Amino acid sequence: MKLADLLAGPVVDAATGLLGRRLTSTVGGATASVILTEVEAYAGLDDPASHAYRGPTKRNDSLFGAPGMLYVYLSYGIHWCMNVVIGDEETPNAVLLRGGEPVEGLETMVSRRGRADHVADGPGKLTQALGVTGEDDGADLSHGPVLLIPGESQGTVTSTPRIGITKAADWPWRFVLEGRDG
DNA sequence: ATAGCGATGTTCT
DNA sequence: GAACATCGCTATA
Repeated sequence: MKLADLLAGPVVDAATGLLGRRLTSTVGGATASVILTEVEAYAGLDDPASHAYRGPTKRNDSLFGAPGMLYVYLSYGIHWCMNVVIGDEETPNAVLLRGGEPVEGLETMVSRRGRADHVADGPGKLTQALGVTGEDDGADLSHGPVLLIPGESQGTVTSTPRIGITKAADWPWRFVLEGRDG
């Protein structure tokens, strides 16, 4: 399925379809890429765990934007986390990017992370490795500096409950590429 | 390998 | 004032 159609469609389809795709960052002039290996779906107004569940706020403004935008927020006051906005302005759905496998610019990512292991295997780690911050909130993933590369997804997808949430925690909306969840 | 826990500050009630 | 879509350190195995 084409990337644009995927981003405009149902959020679970988008989440599974994003797995195995390449995400490239040119933030700060250095190029760094990962293959997405772990994501979670958040179904906006229908999902108690979604940041958009209670309607628009200052923070979640990007969720009410066009598909393919970035929604970046600060988690626990410390870590940036990035989502791909799914669906049109009336459906504030999103796919949280929770992890990736480095495939380009490993040195850049290791430098940003300050360590050579666990470079991008977590939502906060992924944004740090790619240099993504609140500055990128609302950016368009089809025009960079953070790019979602068109192409077909790949690999076998496994679903598990979502992690680190208290509301609707049992929904099996965390998706990982088989054998590459950590 | 897994488990417990403190740090940290923004957002929302 | 409470909650929070996390991380890295430490201890134990």
